[in-house]
Amino acid sequence: MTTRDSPGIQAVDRAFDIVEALNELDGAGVSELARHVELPKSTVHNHLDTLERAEYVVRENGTYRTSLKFLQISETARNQHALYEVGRSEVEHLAEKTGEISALMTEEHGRGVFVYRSRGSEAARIDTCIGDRVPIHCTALGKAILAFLPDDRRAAIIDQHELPAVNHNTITDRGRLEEDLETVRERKIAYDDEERLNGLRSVAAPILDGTDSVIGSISVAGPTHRMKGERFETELPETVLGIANVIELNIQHT
Amino acid sequence: MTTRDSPGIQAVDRAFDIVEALNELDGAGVSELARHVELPKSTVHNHLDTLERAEYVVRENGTYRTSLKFLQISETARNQHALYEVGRSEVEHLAEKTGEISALMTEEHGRGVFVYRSRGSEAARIDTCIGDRVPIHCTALGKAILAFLPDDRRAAIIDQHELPAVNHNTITDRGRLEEDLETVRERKIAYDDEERLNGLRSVAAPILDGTDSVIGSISVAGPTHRMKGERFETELPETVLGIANVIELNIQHT
DNA sequence: GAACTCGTTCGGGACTGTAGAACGTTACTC
DNA sequence: GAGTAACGTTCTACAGTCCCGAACGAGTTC
Repeated sequence: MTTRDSPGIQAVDRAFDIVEALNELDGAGVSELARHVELPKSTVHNHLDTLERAEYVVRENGTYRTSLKFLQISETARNQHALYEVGRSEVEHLAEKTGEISALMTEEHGRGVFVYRSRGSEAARIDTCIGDRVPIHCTALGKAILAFLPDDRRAAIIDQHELPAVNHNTITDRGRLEEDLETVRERKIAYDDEERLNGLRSVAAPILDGTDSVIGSISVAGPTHRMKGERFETELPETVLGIANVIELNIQHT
Repeated sequence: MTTRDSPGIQAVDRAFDIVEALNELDGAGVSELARHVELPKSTVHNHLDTLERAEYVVRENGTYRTSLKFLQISETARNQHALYEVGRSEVEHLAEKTGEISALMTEEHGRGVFVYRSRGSEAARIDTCIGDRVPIHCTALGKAILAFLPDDRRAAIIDQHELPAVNHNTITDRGRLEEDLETVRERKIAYDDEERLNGLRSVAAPILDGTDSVIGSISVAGPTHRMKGERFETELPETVLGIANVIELNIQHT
């Protein structure tokens, strides 16, 4: 559910509200939807009709659900990202090599978006999904990006989203976050010590393009009991950094 | 680009036209977009503003592009499909086992949609992408679905889309197609003999749910010179059929 | 510095999306 | 099997809003 403060085109906002509701409800009928988005049945019906004609929604024996046309849109959108194009295979490589979960993140509207993910043989089962949008300050991936954004941009993002506590270890103090980001800039490595999920630690590195601006980040994540000591402090960071460099090089040659 | 014949909600149709154009153009500015969708700049601007606020569009130094929020939508939409949930790993399995390309298809609005795809070690490079929507009569995957749809449904689809020639081998005659589908029903196997792409042959099997209605299909595809003789006639069909059965069983136990 | 672009803002008028009531069906309940 | 409730859908009229053209400020290019 998107929170919209100032008004845009009403009909468009409503259409997307309906799409999102449809997704949340795992498909629904007109009346159920109407209750959920708090609009008259007829209005919802009208929207569903247009969405169905445009093939963004499918009607199956009386209930509506979002169609896979969104898959088409998102695939072409994602393929346009250099980060995904060259990073994808490296994420798989990293997951295989470490046996853990590896992921790719980029920033949109001040939040971290999981662009891709791959699971190694030992990978923890609980994790977020591709496409998920999370507060950017509570993951290694997010902090790797945040640290290398222009100062004004970073400030704007923190101003807008603030630093909500996602977990007991989440950094909620602006000063402490800046300190942390300073060391991220020095080492080109960011850590997440159970700042988003209990029992999950991760290591991430930023990915910079030819002009030294961040386009995303890459990480390895695993259960705390495996992510410690030498492995957590030096081994994994070196591996991640190496792969980040490979991606950076490949991006400049395309 | 979607062709819309009868009018729905104008603003919604236009919003999606803009999203699609944005995707086609790989990101664009207001003026360029306005020219492309043939609308006044101010109208396009108004839409982009709304879409940006709703986070479906991202503005980056003066140009707009579709955001990865579509990825979030499409991932949850896809995860709702039983076909994808249980079929995904089997497609990977099939691709690995045969060394070729394996794919999953479902039907929406009378067209075939590629839901997932995996490439084996020998896999042909040229292929369609996940999310692509193709005429349903010109692929093995599509014919496997078509053959097992209820008669009225199949007739409606063919009436609506007709049988355009996609390639020199495409079946364009209704009678011939029905004959073909009859043998598909008998064997539970559909073939594509370069009916969509030159040099590409494939074998597909339908996937039925507990009530014997088709929810999709699975295939193996490869270059004609490898897809022939015993392998094409019996070996691959048996493998595909076996895996289709595994998927069907798993679907009924969830 | 003129003459192009570009993105953006603004306001009034035409149109259209909205909402509520009403219809026909289906699915329950008693 | 009548009665009731919920469903999806259709219709109409009015209020509201989306749309467009014109105008503005900011960059570029010649």
